[in-house]
Parts: sequence; C-alpha cells; structure tokens
Amino acid sequence: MPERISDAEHVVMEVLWDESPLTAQEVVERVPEDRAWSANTVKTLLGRLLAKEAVAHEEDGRRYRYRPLVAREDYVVGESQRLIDRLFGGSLTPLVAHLARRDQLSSREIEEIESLLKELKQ
Amino acid sequence: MPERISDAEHVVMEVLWDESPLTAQEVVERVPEDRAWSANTVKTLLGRLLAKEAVAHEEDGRRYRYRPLVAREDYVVGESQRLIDRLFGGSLTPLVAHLARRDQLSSREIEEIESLLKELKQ
DNA sequence: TCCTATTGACTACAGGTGTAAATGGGCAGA
DNA sequence: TCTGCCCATTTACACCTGTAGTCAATAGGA
Repeated sequence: MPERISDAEHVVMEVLWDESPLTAQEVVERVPEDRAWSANTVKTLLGRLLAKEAVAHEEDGRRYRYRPLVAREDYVVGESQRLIDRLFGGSLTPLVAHLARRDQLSSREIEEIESLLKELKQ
Repeated sequence: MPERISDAEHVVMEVLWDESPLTAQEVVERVPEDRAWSANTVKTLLGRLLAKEAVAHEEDGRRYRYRPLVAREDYVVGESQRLIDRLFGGSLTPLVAHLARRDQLSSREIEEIESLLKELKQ
C-alpha cells in the first residue's frame, strides 16, 4: 500500500513520469517555473518520495538517478476514485453530469466521450 | 475566496448540506458512525469552518445553529475541476477514458452517460 | 441557593506538508 | 595538499490537520 503523495510531491512525480531516470539537478530544472522552488526543496521532496517508496534511485557515479516506482496510471485512477467516492457516492455519472451542466464540456468533448463509450460497448 | 475545506471538515459540511440549520449536538449525532468522532472534535471542526466562512451560526437560546455558507454544488465543482486540472490538463475526457478502461464503468453507467450527453447536445 | 450537566471557547499535541538552511563528504582545480 | 564547489542527508520551522482535553459560563433541577 503506497502512502499518499502530497500535492508538492505530485509535481515532482509528474516530472519523473515525463522522463526518467533523472538526477536531482535535472528534476530541479524541469519543475514548472511557477513553482519557483529552491533546489533544496526539490531534494527534500525526492527524499520523502523515496521514503514513501514512490520513487527509487540508483547510483550513477557520485550522484543518483531517480525513477518512479508508482505508475502514473495507478496514481491517477486512485486519486480519481477517491474524489468520486467522496463526492459522488462512487459513481462517475454524477461527476460528468455536474461538469457538463456547468458548461465545462465543449461539443467536441461531448463527441469524444461519445465515441469512447461506443468503443467500450463493443 | 473561500479557504480550502479539509477532508474532516468536508464530512461535517455533508451533514449540514443534508439538513440545516443544526446545533453542534445535532451535527455530532449525524456524523457517519465510521468516523467515531468525539463531540469535541466535531465542535473544533465547526469552529474551523466558521473561521473559514464556510458555515455561519445564528444564536438560538444558549446554543448556536449552524448552516452552510458554501453551496455543495460549488464545492463539488471546485474539487472536481481541481483534480481534472491537476491530473488531466483540465479536460474531462481523459478522466472518463481512464476510469472506463479500468472497468469502473458498468454498461448501465455507460448508457446513463450516453443519454446525458444526448440531452446536452440539443 | 447550590450543584451538576451542557455548551461554546480555548488550548494541546502529534503527524504531515511546504519550504528551505545547515552540514558533511568527496572531487577537481590551484 | 588545500580550497572551494557540488551533492545528498539532516535538521528546521511554521502552518495545517485530525483528534481531543480543559475551562468558564450558564441553565435547570434538588
């Protein structure tokens, strides 16, 4: 059972999911600018992710290269399910209904979802 | 800009969304049993929700009656959007795709969503 | 009138989180 | 060999969160 990944840690995970393995320095460089984190902050987060066994590191000379242990897919599904359980009694339909009604769905999106569903029915 | 409502606070909000206004004691009685909170815990949460202006209270004799200031609809849409922004670049389609592929969608749900979308297209 | 139960306010406290500075070991250049 | 730099680890610290105990006021019963 992997421990929960916090918001800040998630940002680091996204970097590693996008490309890995990376050194701490490389992660620092790839963190979105709007975060404006110091290198130390990123290293702290990497350390915590190591402790949570969400990433692993392998030695590479005198540095480490980090790579994810948790699949993005699993994280994403887990978080989504958590939200849906908490807010919609576990069913996806009301979420779609909510967002759709709030005009969050363009007709392009509607069609995308429709064709997705058509595939699934087969 | 309302402050973020924590998980535990959200449980209290659900009670008040379901029925309000309620006294602190009544909220305590309606909190789901699996939480097993002491009355003090619930009162602390109510106090924090007051501070965050997520609920208001009006005097009623020597007690207060609490009622939500934040609409459930707003909270739900806000949290959903937050997740979708964080994980899916703001678009709902990949969320549906993910959950659907992971077999989270029964054929009944698929049909519900389909008919929902059909309505929206009109 | 005095005691007790109730109620809201205040305080507590450990663990998580966001953010980072201090520290210590090794390597490369002077 | 000394010195500064780079890297990972350790420590720090304030704030949030979950969970609850204590206190003071008050109202109702004895």
